[in-house]
Amino acid sequence: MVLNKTNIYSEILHRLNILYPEIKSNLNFNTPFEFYVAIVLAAQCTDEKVNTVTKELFKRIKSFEDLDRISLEELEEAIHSTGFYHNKAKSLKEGAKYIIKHFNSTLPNNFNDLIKIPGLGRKSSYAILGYVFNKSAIVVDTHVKRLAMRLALVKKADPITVEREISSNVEEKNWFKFSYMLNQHGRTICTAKNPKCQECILNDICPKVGISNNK
DNA sequence: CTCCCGATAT
DNA sequence: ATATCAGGAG
Repeated sequence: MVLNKTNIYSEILHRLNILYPEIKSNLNFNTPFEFYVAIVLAAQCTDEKVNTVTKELFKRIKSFEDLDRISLEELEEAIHSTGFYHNKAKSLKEGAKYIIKHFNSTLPNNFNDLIKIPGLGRKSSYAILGYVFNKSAIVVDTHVKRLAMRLALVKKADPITVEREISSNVEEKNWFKFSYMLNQHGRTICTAKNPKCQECILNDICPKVGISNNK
């Protein structure tokens, strides 16, 4: 099937909506604080692994003040299995300090403030906006980036390019849903390695069917 | 562009 | 044993 630019976005939106009708984070959390911790740990780590770590961690730390108080060593040990634990522990403690000092111990609900917090980049900031505050956000992680490339929505594998392309071709009310669905599809069907093109609902409109194994 | 790091699949 | 996965900072 050959589609013009507007139609490929609308086809993706409609077809993936059948598979992923509900937006539900793969990270377990009950409060904005918990999501903040989880999203920092989720950098370069699977959500499943993060969940096993936070299950125990959230019994011990329940606020930015708790995070500020816990010793670096204790925190590093608790999050060790998520990888990059020196960086993440440092980010969490510096981030907590920053939020206490500049945002009255409350996670901000706008991008410009979130991105200033140490340890939060674009992906994490937008994830907080979408999952915690139900605001419009385009969360470009490695899955979304990969699918945008395979579906030829972008020529450059750069997150900001992907954000721009989605924002100018999808209605704002669907931004978060669109990036969410690409993410879910990337985890399950359009995987980095050995994508399941045969069972893919988009295989007739995907330029990379059958020839993709990475990139 | 390099560094940071463990877990899992092969 | 080794390749692959998964973001942010400097």
